[in-house]
Formats: sequence, C-alpha cells, structure tokens
Amino acid sequence: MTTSSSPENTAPPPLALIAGPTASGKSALAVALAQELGKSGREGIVINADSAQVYADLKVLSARPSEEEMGGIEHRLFGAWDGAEACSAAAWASRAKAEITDCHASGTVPIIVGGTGLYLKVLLEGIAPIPEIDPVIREATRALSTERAYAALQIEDPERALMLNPADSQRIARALEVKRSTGVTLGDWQLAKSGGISEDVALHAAVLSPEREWVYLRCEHRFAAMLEAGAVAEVEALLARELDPDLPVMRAIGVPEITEHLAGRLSIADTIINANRATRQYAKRQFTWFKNQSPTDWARINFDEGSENIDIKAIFAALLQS
RNA sequence: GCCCGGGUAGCUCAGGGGUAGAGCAGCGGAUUGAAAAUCCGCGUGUCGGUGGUUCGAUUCCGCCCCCGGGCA
Repeated sequence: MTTSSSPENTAPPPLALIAGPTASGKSALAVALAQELGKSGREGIVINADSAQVYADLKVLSARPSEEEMGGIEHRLFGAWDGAEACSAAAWASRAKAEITDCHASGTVPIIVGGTGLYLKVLLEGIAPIPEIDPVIREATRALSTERAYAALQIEDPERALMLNPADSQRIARALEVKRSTGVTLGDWQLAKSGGISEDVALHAAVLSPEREWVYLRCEHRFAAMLEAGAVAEVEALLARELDPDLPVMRAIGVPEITEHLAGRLSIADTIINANRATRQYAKRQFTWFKNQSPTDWARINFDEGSENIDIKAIFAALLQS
C-alpha cells in the first residue's frame, strides 16, 4: 500500500479494529474475528479501546466481556487501570501500542475493539507530545471555578481563550494547566503530533453503524441485566474506596445514578430511567463521532437488527486472506 | 353538590387583548492527555372545549369537560 521505497519483506503487520457505539455488539464480533483467524492457524488477541472498560472497578457497569463471552480468546487492557488512577487517551494509546508491538513480535493479530473515538484517533494519528502535568498545578487549576479559570486563561493564553467557549470547563482547565506546567501554550504544543502508528500497520477497520433504536433498546436491556449482575454492589465497593469524585471511574454511566440511589435520594425506578437516559445521550455522541470523525475509508457496517448476522468473513476478507 | 387552584411544547412550568416562552427530554454538531468527559446550535404548539364581548381572544366574560385540594 505504501508508495515509499520500503524494501520488500517489510510489509506492515496487520491491525484489526472494530469501533462503534456502545452495546452494538463489538466485543462479540472481535471474538468471532479472532476465532476465524484461528481457523487458519493464526491467533487474534483482543485489545480494549473503551475508556470505562479500562478500569478494574467497573466490571459490571462498563459491560466488560465475561469469561464466557471472551470465548477462550486472549483479552488485554480490560480492567487494566485501577480506579484510583485516571486513564487518558495518551496513556491508553501508549499501553495499546506496547500491546500491539508485543502481538506483532509474537506473530499474533491485534484486534482493537472499543467505542472511545479519541483513544483510537490518538493511537493512529498520534498526539502533541506534552509532558506530564505537575500534579500540584493540575490540582490548583482544576480547583478554580470555570469563570476564574477562563479569566486566567485570557491573560496567560489569550489565543486559546478566544478559541474556547467560556463554559467549556474541561478544555479551559487543560489549556491552563499545560501553559502553567510547561510554559508553552497548548496551541504551540499542538503544532506537532507524535506517536501515531497508522503508517506502521496494515489497518483493517470497521465501524459498526446500527440502527439507533435498536441500540437504545439494547442499552436498556443491558442496564437491567447489569442490576441483576450486581451493579449496585459494584458501586458500593467503589464508594467504600472513597476515591476523588472527579475521577473518571466515578463518572462512568451508572455510577452517579446508583450512588444517588444508595444515598436514598433516587428510587430504583428513577435510577433506571436516569441511567438509561445517560446511556442514550452517550450513544448519540458516539454516533456523531464515528459518523463525522472516523476516516472515510473505514468500512461502515450498517444494520438494523441483530449484529449476529454480520458477515465477519466478508468484512475482514483482506485480513483473513493475507 | 358547593368553594378555591389548575388545564400552554414529549415532561415540569412561566406569560399575557395583536396567535407564545424557559428548563429538561429529543435532534444536529464540535471534539489534541478527565472523552461513559466537556461544550455549542435547534422551540408551531388545536395556549382543554364551546359560545360571547372586541377591529382582533390563547389572554376578558358565560357555560361545559378534565385534574388537584378543601367543605358538605
């Protein structure tokens, strides 16, 4: 595929990728693909690209695949972060790259699966090489009210302040902490990206694009199943750790809702309603991301019923025959 | 049965003689280290029904229906 003068016998190693909105059946497809590879004597290894499934504390609520669902296929980066530490797109991409390299070294095919578009983007395209932020500075900037943070940004990085909406608390805090911690503005850092692997692999990507109502319905069934499977106990255990409520693990869909329920402020019926609503809104954002942000050459798999009928062999024909 | 308060967007409600807004939901969009996050844009609906007053009624008046609460 490459037009460069790369010597023969250095064809880039394969990388399979299955993306799409939550509850669209990605995991099952990844396993099916791995099993299909197995038929021709190759091993596929599933690598998680979901920002919530990354946390050990969220087995149930993040819908992490069960032992049975994994079907004997090796899975990596599922539950790989302790909830006490915040994962990030760059941190994930760094570990994912290590796993991919490891797979290639051992002749296996990495199958990235997940719904966190930014993670995938950073893995493939890279990101500005900004150093770790001084934790003291991070804490201080995040403690600022949005108004005060924005006022500070207008002074310390006026160019960025102009680009951001004054209500965009998160991006304002990020721009501010970067300038304060590194002395360089975010805009200057972003002049360059590094670390992307898209040039180094033969990517076989598919985006699941199911009918929306079907996904919404599945999300509802899934949350009900999560409650059956011990979601409340999972949140109780999480709360017992008394972690910082701003941590990503504490904001995962279902955690705030069940926390309210445990505090006696929300009936179980309303907990379900609220969690389902939050899930739908999340799925909608994913639809928007994959529709507009994912590369147009990725295969789009449209379907309006079960994902079971998807022909994995057809979609990944090139990979399976290579 | 009588008295009061209501019946306005999918929901909760504001408003008011010149045919109407907010929040939430929903839809569309953005997305460079918290992304299951954060943010932006989009508001026509028999203003319960029906008669009347008026140049003009969703707004005022009468009657009717429905929902709360109170008194019998």
